[in-house]
Amino acid sequence: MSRELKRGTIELVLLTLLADRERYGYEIVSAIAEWSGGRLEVRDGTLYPVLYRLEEGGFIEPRWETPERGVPRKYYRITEAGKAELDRLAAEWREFAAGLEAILDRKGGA
Amino acid sequence: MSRELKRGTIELVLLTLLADRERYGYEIVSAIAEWSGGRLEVRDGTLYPVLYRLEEGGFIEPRWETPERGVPRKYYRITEAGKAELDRLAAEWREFAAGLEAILDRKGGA
DNA sequence: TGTATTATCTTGCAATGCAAGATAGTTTAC
DNA sequence: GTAAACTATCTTGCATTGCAAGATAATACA
Repeated sequence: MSRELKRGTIELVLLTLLADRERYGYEIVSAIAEWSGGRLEVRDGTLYPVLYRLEEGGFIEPRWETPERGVPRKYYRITEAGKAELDRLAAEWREFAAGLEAILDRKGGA
Repeated sequence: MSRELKRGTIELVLLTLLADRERYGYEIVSAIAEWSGGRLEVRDGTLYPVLYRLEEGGFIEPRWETPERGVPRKYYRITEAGKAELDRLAAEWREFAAGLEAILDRKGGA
């Protein structure tokens, strides 16, 4: 899948997944592939910087969990501001997708 | 509309418009707004570099027309390779949009 | 001991939309 | 006739961001 198409949509994807429930980064990578039916993939080198951006914006909050066995995990949960941002980004995406679909469907029809 | 969302879609938009009929750059700016129902806008500073990219790729071909009155216009028409590229980009977009919609629609449903 | 797996993090590159400005001919208003 | 507005193309440089590649570290398994 083209790298450029993903631009500006990863924050929307992350907020959607975190609105469902608390998750940690490594888990999100596989959740994106699963939720999208294998159509979308995001690498961890992409993911972590986006998580930091969302945290700086106050849209998500981290929480470390160190199990007795295993590598420590950093769980993120969405904030109220994050839910509002999610709504905003989802609406923006739908508006954009509708505009592009309108162009694709027209195909010289009028 | 977010700048980042447009990334990687402008070539698709241009090829779609040029598959309809021959057009010149300045005309395309308003055609995009019209075809998208006012949802999408592309500036001329964006447009021309994309046209050059498509020309270099052999997807469109230019033709100058100098009317007796008025500023010369550079018309572009799509090539056979351009039509194939259009099909490819449209399919890629639909796959991507379907993946994202699947995520948005799931919303923790399963 | 060595390899694989889980998990987080950083550096630097590549791609590209766009603001801003340049150029130039045409049309309209005063 | 001349100033302003419009049509039309083109260029420079910046900001954003996905990602490859690599680093680090703990655990599991052969």
